Amino acid sequence: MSRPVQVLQRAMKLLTAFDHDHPEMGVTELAQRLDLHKATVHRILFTLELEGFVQQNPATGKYRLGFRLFELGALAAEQISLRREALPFLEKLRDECRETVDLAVYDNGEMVYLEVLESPLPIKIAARPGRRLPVYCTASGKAYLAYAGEEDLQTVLSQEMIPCTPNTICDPEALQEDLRLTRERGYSISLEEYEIGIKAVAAPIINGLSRVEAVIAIAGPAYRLPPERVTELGEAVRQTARELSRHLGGRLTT
Amino acid sequence: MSRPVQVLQRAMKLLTAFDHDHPEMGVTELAQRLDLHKATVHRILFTLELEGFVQQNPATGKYRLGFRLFELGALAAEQISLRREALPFLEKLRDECRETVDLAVYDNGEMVYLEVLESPLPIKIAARPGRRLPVYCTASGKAYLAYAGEEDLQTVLSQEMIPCTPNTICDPEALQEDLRLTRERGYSISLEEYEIGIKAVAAPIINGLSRVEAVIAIAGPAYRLPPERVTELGEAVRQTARELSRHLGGRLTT
DNA sequence: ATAATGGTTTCGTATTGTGAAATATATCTC
DNA sequence: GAGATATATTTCACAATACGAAACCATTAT
Repeated sequence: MSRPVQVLQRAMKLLTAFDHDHPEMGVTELAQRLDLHKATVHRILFTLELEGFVQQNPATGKYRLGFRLFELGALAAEQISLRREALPFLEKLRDECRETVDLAVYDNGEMVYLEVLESPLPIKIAARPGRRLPVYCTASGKAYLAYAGEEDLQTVLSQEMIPCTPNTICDPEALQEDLRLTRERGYSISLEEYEIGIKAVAAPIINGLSRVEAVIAIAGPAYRLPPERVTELGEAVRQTARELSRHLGGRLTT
Repeated sequence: MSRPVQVLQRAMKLLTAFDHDHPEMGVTELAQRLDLHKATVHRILFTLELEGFVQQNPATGKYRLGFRLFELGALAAEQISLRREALPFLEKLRDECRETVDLAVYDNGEMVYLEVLESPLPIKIAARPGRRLPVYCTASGKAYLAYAGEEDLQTVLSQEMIPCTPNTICDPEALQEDLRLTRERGYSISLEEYEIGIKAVAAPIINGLSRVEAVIAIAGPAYRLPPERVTELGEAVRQTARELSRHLGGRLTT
């Protein structure tokens, strides 16, 4: 097997070092995070900037992701056929329940939002495509785990589950029981486990090979979601996920 | 000045070779487009794939943009503060006029959609963030040119304007006159110049340094936009662009 | 005024990326 | 089914590049 291009890997790791907690970083900070020499980091940034992949804030000297990545990301998003096919289902669900609806996939131990349709109400759960969230304490993550392969499940259970709120389920056995209940009712529930004030329900999209392709979730402010409303939304998201699964069942998507 | 990293530039040009007309390409095709050796292209693709920047379709052997670019693009989009600040204005305008509304910027001789809010009506103009469109025959482009610097204007006028429809204005003097009328009424008009069946109006967002930061456009199917409706929408987009310009005027955005 | 910190540049050289050539795989034609 | 064609993948000698140590520059803090 051929050897990967070292400086290319370094550059990609550099780009991936930016996240929404660190949208801007300087040469020295990036060098420290990536364990690279400042001269190397500077040379990579200089080249990325020439092609518009990063841009330097002249006032601070720090760098951020550039316009070319916005464009490539938009093109990459267009090609996620699951997103495209799911959109009408998400729109219908959002219009019916008037809460924030999202589509997420599992990736490297976390859930990543592929699409978010926010509630039309003034008070709503804000989320963004591309954002990552933990698996063990979110409705999306639990809907995934309940139907995931044993390997993904053991990966999560073998790692320390850090409490996000006092309601976070951190005991592996309690989580397994929660996942059993999820399978029983066909949708997961997160009651202020990931963030105080937010409740959510989610259901899996199963593809033609009986694998969890993605999950659909509904999230809302806790005060607007008494138990009977949670049940209603759970049934709605289960129904939508089932319809989308059926819609996708005839063909596999990437 | 330091010398850019050659293989990094090559990799970025490779990624930028993908567009919505060419979402998937193989090693040989990319080598031809980029004038690089197949072994070089293969090595770059192999490395990009390791980090998730591209993925190979096992069925066809061709490559497409990968999930990491989707994520980076989403993060890059989040940081375009103009997009964020403009969104409420775009939403209000779209809800009022019930046609597709978009925000675009000028980049390298073309307009690029930053944000698109599609009409809620069943028949609507579909557009996508990240897409590019010509300057001389779109409402967005003409709104930009009317207020752009002389350099951008001469760049466009000195290049051949290829007709997109029988209505495309290709004569430099006729275009200049059209731009004069645009400045006079405060918004541009494109009557099926870019695509048969589509009419659009657009107005510039002027920042605190009196430069055109972006443009807002409204686009709709021609049959739904008789002349008096075009005038209404023109006034509406002009008003929204002015409000946004004022909103942004106190601070420069990147 | 000096020190500390972060960004930028230089340049000798070790390491890497290159591409010519070969091999492997898949598809097409007869 | 054999041979031809096209594309993808791999190998390896070596030329060219990327590297990082050191120095320099600019800004901020003391």
